Amino acid sequence: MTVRTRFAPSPTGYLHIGGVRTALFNWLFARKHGGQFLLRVDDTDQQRNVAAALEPILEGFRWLGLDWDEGPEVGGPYGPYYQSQRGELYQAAIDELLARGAAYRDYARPEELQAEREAAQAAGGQFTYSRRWRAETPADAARFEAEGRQAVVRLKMPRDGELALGDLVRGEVRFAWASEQDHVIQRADGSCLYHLASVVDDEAMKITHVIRAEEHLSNTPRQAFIARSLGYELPQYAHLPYVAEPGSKTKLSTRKLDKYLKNKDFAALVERGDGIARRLGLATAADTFNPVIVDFYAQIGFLPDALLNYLLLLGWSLDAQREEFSRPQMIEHFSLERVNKAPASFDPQKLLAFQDRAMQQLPLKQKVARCVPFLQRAALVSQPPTCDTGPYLSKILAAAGDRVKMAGDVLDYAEFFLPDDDLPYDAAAFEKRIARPAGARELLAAYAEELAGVEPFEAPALEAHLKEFVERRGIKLADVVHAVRVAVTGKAVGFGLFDALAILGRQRCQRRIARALASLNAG
RNA sequence: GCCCCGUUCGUCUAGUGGCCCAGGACAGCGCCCUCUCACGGCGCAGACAGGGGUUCGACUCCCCUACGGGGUACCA
Repeated sequence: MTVRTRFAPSPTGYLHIGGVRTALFNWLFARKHGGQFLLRVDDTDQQRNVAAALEPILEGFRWLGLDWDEGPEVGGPYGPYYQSQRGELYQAAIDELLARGAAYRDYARPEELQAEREAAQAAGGQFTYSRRWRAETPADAARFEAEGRQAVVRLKMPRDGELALGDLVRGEVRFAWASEQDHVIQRADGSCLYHLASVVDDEAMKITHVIRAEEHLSNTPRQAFIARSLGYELPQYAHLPYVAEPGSKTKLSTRKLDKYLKNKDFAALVERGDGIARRLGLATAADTFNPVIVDFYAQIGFLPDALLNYLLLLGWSLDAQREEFSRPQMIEHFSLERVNKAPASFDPQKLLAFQDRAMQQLPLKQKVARCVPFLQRAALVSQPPTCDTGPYLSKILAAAGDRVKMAGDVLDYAEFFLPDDDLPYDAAAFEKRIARPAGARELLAAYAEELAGVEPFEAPALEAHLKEFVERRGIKLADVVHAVRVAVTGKAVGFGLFDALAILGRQRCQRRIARALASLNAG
C-alpha cells in the first residue's frame, strides 16, 4: 500500500505557520515512505476569488520546497482537487447514507432543537436529540413540509457502545457513542458540511494517513461513523498538538498580532523584519506582514530549510542531542511515533538561532545568490546585475561573515554600493568619532594622504600600515580606527575596517575621508 | 454542564521503574577574545503542576484535583 497524505488549506490569502508545521509533517511522512503528498483546496465555504486567495498559499509551499504530487496546478488522477467542484460526489454519499439508514432527514427548527439542548443541560445530563422531527417516511416529510419546515440531513449516530481508535500520536483513544450528536451533514439549502466532504474526499483520493491538528481529534468519531457507514476502510489517524503563542499555551492565531507584539522576542523579530521591509519599500501591515505568516520569512530573506528545521523540532524530536537536520535527513528520520502530545509554543529566538546557523553554513556563492535580489529591490544594484556585482558582493559577504544572518541583512552594507557623495553619516557616530575628538581632523587628513603609498591596497598591508602609523604617532589603534570607519562607511559599526577599506579601494577611501573633512568644515 | 486530549528548566525537548540529587539546545547572566558590531571559547543559574496510591524503588504505572486546549454548530 502506498502512503498518501494530504493537506487541505482553505483559501484565506495567507499561509499560517501552524499550518505549515502540519503540512510539513504530512509531506515528511509521505516522502519518507515513498508515497504521495497532496493538496486539496478546502473551499466549501468560500465565495469567488478562490484563485487569488489560494495563490499566496501555493507560493508559500513553493518557497518552502514542499512539493505536492497532486492538487492545484499539477492535477492528478483523483481530481478535481477543489472541494467546491466535488458536489456530486458528496450528494451521492448523502443519498447512500440515507439509503442505508445511517442518516435521516430532519425537519426540526433550530429553536426547537436549541430548546431540547438547553433542557438537557439544565437537567445536568448529556444532550440526546429526541429525533422528533425525523422524517421516517415520505408521508412524514410531506406533513412536515406542509408546516413550512425545511429538512437538513443528519447522521443517525449510534447511541450505545464506544469507538476505539488507534491514533499514531496519542495511542488508543476511546469515545462513547452516547456523547456524540446527530450531526448535520447537509444544510437545508443542499450544501454539505466539512466532515462529510472531508471523509468522502479522503476515500476518493485514497488517503491512507490523516495527519492533522488536534482540534480534529474530537471530530474523529463522527467522521469514522460516516466512513464506516459508507463501507470505507478507515485511514490511520495522527493528531498533532497545536502550536501555541510565544511563552504561552494558547493556540497561535493570525489575528492577534497586537497581543504578540507585547512579547519582547516576538516584537524583536517583527522589528528585524520591519527594518528590512522599510528599506525595500514593502508594506508592513500587521495582517500581511508578521511572523505568524510564512511570507514574512520569504520577504526578509530567511532560508526555507531553517524555518522547516525549526518547525520540525516544534513537536518532534529524534533524541536528546540532535537538532540539525538537512532536508534529506528530516525525511530519513521523521516518524509519527516521536511526535509529542503536548502543544509547543512558538519561540522567535530559537527560530532566529536556526536561521543564524543555517546562514553560517551556507556556501558563499549561495549567500551571494540569495542577497543579490535584495540589493536589486533596494535599487542598490542594477537589474540585471553587471558582471562584477557577484565578485564584489562576494568580498563584502566574506568580510561580513556571520553578521549577515538573513539575506535582507545585506542592506546593512548599502554604503558599499552608494556613490561617495551620497554616503549618509550616522550623526551620533560622526559627532563622537570625528567632530568632537581634538586631533581627529588632522589625523584623518594625514591618514588619507598616507593611503596613497600603501601597497598592495589589501587588508593585511592596510593593517600593517595603520599599526605602524599609530606607533609612529604614539597613539592607540582605536583612536584612528573609529574615525576612519565613520568617515568611510558613515557608521559606527561594521565588519573589519581593513576589509572595508580594501573593498572600497584607495580612491573611494580617500574621497570619502576628504568628504567627511569637508562636511566637518561646513558644519 | 458533559465528552476527549494534554501538563519536565523562561522556551523547545531527552527520559517508557533503578543509568536522573534529571541530559541537550535556544534565551539569560558572568568571564575571555576584540578596532566597533557580530562570531567564537569557558563557566553559572534554571524544571519533573499539586495531592494521594502501587512498588524495595517513581519523572516514568494508577486515581483525584488544578490548569491549558479541543469538541458539544445548518464553522472548518
